[in-house]
Formats: sequence, C-alpha cells, structure tokens
Amino acid sequence: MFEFAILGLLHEAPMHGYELRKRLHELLGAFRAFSFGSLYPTLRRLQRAGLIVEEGPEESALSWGRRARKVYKLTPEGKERFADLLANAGPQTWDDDSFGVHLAFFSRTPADIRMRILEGRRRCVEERREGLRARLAKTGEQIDRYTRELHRMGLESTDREVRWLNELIAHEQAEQDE
Amino acid sequence: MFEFAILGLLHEAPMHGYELRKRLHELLGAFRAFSFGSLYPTLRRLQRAGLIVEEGPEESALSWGRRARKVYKLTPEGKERFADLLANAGPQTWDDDSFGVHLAFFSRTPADIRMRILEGRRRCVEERREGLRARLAKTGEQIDRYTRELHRMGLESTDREVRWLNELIAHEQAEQDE
DNA sequence: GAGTGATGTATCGCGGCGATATAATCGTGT
DNA sequence: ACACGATTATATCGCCGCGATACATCACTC
Repeated sequence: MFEFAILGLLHEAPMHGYELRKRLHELLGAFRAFSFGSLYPTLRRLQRAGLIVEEGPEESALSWGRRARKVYKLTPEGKERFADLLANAGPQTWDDDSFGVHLAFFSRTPADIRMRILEGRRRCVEERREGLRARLAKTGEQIDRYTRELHRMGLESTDREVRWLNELIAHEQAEQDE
Repeated sequence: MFEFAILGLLHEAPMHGYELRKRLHELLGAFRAFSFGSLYPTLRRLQRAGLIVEEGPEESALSWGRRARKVYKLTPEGKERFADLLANAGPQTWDDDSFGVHLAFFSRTPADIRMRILEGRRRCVEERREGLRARLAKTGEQIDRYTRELHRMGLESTDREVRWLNELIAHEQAEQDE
C-alpha cells in the first residue's frame, strides 16, 4: 500500500522522502497515517527493486543551500508496477485501507478500473453490513450495552459508506454517459 | 491490543485459541478483525510471560471426544496485567484501534477509567476533526475531486464519532449522578 | 547566543496480517 | 455405508508498517 502510494505520488514529480510523507499526509491524512518508520525502508525496497532511482546531485542543484536530501524519481519499471497494482487491484476486505489510497489516485486511473475498484469496495462493505445487521438482530438484547453500542456505530458507519459509494458510482456512470 | 483483548476475554472463562478468536469476532468484529496469524503467537507470548497457563487435560476432560485443544486460563499476574493496561490506557491516536477494544470491555472497567478513556478518545478525535476541517477550508477548490470526496467523508465520520462519544459520555455522567 | 521548532534521513524491535500447512471431526447427500 | 465439503483446531513463515529513538541542519526569535 505504501509502495503504491509512493509510486503514485512520484508520477507528479521527483521527490525526497520528507516531502513524500508531507504530500501523503495532505492526500491521505483523512483516513491513513504513514510513518517515517516505514517510509525510508520502503524507499530502500523500491530502489533495490529498480522501481525508483536516486537523482544525481546536479539535478537537485537548483534548490541549493539546502541540506542533504535524496531525491527519487520513477523508472519506467516503476510506472509499469503502478499500473499493474491498479489493474490487479485485488479482492478487498472491509478493514483494508487500500481503497482509500486507490481513491486518492483516481484522477490518474482509467475509468473502467475506477469502476471496478468502486464496485469491489461496495460489494465487500455491503457484505460486512449484512453480517453486522444479522449479528445485531440475532443477539438482540442479551449482549453488553457497550458492545451493542459499538456494533450499532459500526453498522451505521458501514451503512453510510455504502451510500457514499453509491453516490460515487452514480457520478461515475453519469460521467460515462455524457 | 491483542494481548489486552485476550486477557479480557479470559476473565469470562478459560478458553482455547479458536474459541477466543470466535468470541473476539463476536465482540469486536464490528470494527476489528483479528487473525490466527497473530492469535497463536500472542498466546505463546502470554504463556511465556506467565500471564496465562495451559489447563491440564483433566480439567478439559468434561468435553471429551473433542480433538486436541489447548485451553488457557488467566494467572493472577495476567489479571494484574489487564488492570495495568487499563489503568495506563495511554494517549491515543485517531487511527489507533485500542479505543474500540477498550470499549468492548467497559462492563469490566471501573467508572473513572471508563470516563478517562472516553474523554481521551474524544479529545484526539476532536483534534483530528479540526485538522481535517482546516485542511478542507484551506485547500478549497484547487484539489482533486476524489481527494476532496475522501476528505469530506473523513470529516463527516470524524464528526459523527465525536457526537457519538458525547452521547456515551453524557450517559456515563447520568449514571454517575443517579 | 541560546533555545525552540521545523526539516531531513535513518534504524530497531515488535505487533499483526495473509498465506499456507496439517489434521480431525461433523453434517449432508446419495 | 461412504464420500465430500465445511467447520473446528493449531501452527509457522515472511512481510509490512508503526512507534521510539537517534542525530544533524536550518530558520526564527528572545
């Protein structure tokens, strides 16, 4: 996921780690917090895999006076990898945060894949909603007040997410038709 | 967190791994999925730490005919540890799932600690809400449609959680007064 | 010129997950 | 009677991401 996010961001421009994290925070801070503790190891991993490369010092010379930074840019393999991850956007689980990250890069995502991701998400959130509904109905009054409150809240947010997804999907369809 | 949940559940009765996971699912399935991949290692860890012990076969003999299971029960140290974890319920972050797990064990939690946890959660969710609000206001129209949608949704759910927490807190106070 | 806070890179240990292996037992259909 | 799949049950492995921590530079202010 982090990998996907970094590759996605580097499509905009070459960046160094700290900046990546800042942009990531702006982009995804709404529902996901990325830490430095995974940022730098991930960058190393991507570099070793040949998906990103460190820019030579001459390129970053325009911002001189700055202290040591490592500016990374995408390689063709990196771009390919990003497209692959999008295309194979796997079966999701409700507690999987990949959906949000995908959404954040939707403007760079083909319409058909956008649709597949949206519908995949809706499907799994709907499943979850039915599961919660069933459990709430079954256990009825016998369970702990706090637990019930937790379930109630869970069901409500799941329901709201489904409705939200429906709106997003409708909007996509409207765009496609025009 | 898993540790806390397991210790909490074992207050009810001695249990084996699979059962623990099932109960955990009932209790916390609304917002958290625990996997076997952490369950068994965690049980081992707790056992090594002396917080739980494996019941002898004679005790589990009442359920005979069953296949190999390892039934664990709390030690006094385990109970102590649970109380400690509750008492020191640390500073939370919004994406931290400890709150939900704590809530699930509220009926076994002293009223003052309940209150501290609820208010701690409210505080950090409120902070997050203000952060989101500020960012949405600042960036205005210049950001990506999908990203804005993500932020909007994030803000909305955060706001809903704050209101929910307010209700819970009010209920606690009402109970305290009676 | 001291202190504070933001910028910047980096590592370490650990908790938790997904995939996977293995096996007994239960339920159901034929 | 038996076969087959679902459920019960324990366990390991590698990987991802986090929190804590360290350390250095720069900007700003008192």
